[in-house]
Amino acid sequence: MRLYHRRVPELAEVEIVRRGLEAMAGARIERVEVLDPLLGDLAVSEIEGRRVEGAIRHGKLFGLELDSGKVLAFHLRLTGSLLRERSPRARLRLELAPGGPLSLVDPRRFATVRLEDRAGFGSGSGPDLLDEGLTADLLAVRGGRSKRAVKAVILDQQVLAGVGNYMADEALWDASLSPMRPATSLSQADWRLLLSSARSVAAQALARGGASFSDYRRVDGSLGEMQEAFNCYGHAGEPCRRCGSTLAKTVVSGRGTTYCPSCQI
DNA sequence: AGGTGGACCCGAACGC
DNA sequence: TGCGTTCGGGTCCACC
Repeated sequence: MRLYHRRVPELAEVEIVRRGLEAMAGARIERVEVLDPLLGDLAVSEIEGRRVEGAIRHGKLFGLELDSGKVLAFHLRLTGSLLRERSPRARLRLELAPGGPLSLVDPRRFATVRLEDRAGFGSGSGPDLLDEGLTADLLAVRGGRSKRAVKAVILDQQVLAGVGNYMADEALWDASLSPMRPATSLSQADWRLLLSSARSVAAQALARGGASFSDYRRVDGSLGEMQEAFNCYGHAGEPCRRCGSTLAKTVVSGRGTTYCPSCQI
């Protein structure tokens, strides 16, 4: 199996990686090679020899739980991917037994790796989108008091963890909500709809991404499964699949944003 | 508080 | 063809 993705990893892509890592529970980390100084100081001696107990995820952060009580936590940022192979381009390589090599490949070198306490894992961000304890009422309380654009609010990892640019655009499209709406203007019903839409996008991405995930695809290969399911992201200038109006592209809170000016209100 | 813009990177896409 | 330029994207940080 190849832990692989071609797009900026958001919640679903990270969850797929986590599932792949879960299979390594019970393996021992025999060796750690830090090949890129940009990764900073990693306490290699606290990792080598430890046994992997499981794999966890919170938002876009995921990690290997070690038997020492620590978590080897990864954030893939823009271009990071984990490959179950010994890649010559790796920034970091682990050798697991059993399991073999695991390489962090990351052309733009933004990904981060840290060793942290289990209790601290994910504590820097809000509830995960898929956390069962996250209700629409709670989301409304956490995000609904802000005058910021609702897209900026759902992208804010402190408010809600896991949503990235494509999920935000797709969820807002699905909920027929304008990305520019001040979060304060959303009703309870709007928040319920938005949370449900975001979860639906995540579920669909998991299903589609899971399908493309186990196969190797060329980087310049044709469309992946999830991309085919996008209703607005990447479709600026095309007709809206709901109302037929032309999808517009703009910038909201510094992020490229595609939406339907007619039916997202 | 929140927005804005720069920084971090480098592959890809684009322009000439 | 080949060179140069621009852009993007998650997050943080400095600055209004």
